[in-house]
Amino acid sequence: MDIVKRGAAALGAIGTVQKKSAATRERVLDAAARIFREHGYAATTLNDIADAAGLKTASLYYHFGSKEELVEEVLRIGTTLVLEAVKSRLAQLPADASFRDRLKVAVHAHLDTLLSLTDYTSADIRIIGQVPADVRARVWPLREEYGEIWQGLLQFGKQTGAVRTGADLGLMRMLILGTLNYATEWYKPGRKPVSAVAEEATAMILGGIGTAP
Amino acid sequence: MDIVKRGAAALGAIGTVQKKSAATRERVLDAAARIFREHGYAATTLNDIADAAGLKTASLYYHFGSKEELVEEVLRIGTTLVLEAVKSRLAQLPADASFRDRLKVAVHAHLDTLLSLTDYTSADIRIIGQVPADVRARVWPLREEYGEIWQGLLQFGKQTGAVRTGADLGLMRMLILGTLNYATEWYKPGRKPVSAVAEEATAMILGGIGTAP
DNA sequence: TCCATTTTCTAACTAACATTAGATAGAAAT
DNA sequence: ATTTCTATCTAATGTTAGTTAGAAAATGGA
Repeated sequence: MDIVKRGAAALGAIGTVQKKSAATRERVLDAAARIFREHGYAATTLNDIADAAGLKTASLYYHFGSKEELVEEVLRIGTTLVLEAVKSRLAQLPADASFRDRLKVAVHAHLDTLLSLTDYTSADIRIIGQVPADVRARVWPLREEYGEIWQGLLQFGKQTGAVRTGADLGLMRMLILGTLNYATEWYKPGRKPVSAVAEEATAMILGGIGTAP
Repeated sequence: MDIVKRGAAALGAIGTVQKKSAATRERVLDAAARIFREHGYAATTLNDIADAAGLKTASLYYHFGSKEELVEEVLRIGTTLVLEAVKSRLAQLPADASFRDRLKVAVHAHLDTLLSLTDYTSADIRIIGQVPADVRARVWPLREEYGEIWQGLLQFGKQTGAVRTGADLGLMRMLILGTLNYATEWYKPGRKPVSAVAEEATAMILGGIGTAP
């Protein structure tokens, strides 16, 4: 399985032997994630997706009830992938890991997922603002769950004195996630490795860009 | 003129007496900026815009040659407004102003423009990734011009020793602008003033969220 | 007030798009 | 080999969206 296109299969692989419909469904989701990510929801036609998946448009309806159902699934996979990545990387740290180490790991996991491992998460972040409102409402709880991981991390930082006082943690969280998420708009593979971006982002988040005043 | 909807008029006001077509054109652009910002380019129909501007759809063609021409104008106005705001606020500083003060002013001007003064700039930032490629290519030079202001600011910071060494200024710039720009996705007026967001963003950019290690 | 110009409207067009229904082909089970 | 089920296709539908052309209404100047 192609690591760059981790997505549907990573979440729901039945085993080595896969039903034909599951394989096709995965192909469709992969194509959808990529094209939604590039062109947005509204400008992506079902024919674009079908072509990329090697089907005719109407065949998509065997696997998904509607365009909305398809995009909702892409969004769920996208959020789930980054949530699992960050959570699992954090869980691998020793129990006495510092806030700085935890933040570093979370930033790396987030950006790895977003910028190199999968189209789903970047599709999620790029199009969530423009999918139909009912779709967005349905996937919102999952996104909030992901936000809670970061909120918990910042809370830990505050309790251990590693995060400066006086700041609104909610606002801080939004700024941090914004810093990371906007990378989907400008990052181009090839010029710099994701790890370099993650390093610089971590440094900026933790210590800013300035020298001591 | 409504300050919240600064846009076309702010850039091209002829004087107190305005031709009818200029007034209508402005109404159309204002409506377009708002709706493109909310719904994206592809999901916004010309009928949505016409309704909001108080015209019938086909009348838009008297003022703009196409949907593409209309969105291109919105993008230009959006970028121009934030560019002028940041540049003019920086120009008002004393010649010996510190890097910290300059950065603070630039962040405030950027976020003021983006989050409260006009729909155009936030429309620009939210939809630039999804407009037709030829439109994006045509407005790209103007966006680069805006980026150069920030690059110059960071260069100044580096030269004066106010920006830590060893970092790639281009990457730093993208992360900073990303932090600011993503606020269009999450900021909701009413909960917190823009100035509070700008203060926190400035603090994070300059000194990070951490306490001294 | 009249007339030329400007601005908007109506009517129509074409292509595109999401979706449906039934037919067909492929795959699996017996 | 046959039957049943699964998966995809073809053909069609209805709606919508961007656009065009000409008619009608509004505006402004003399």
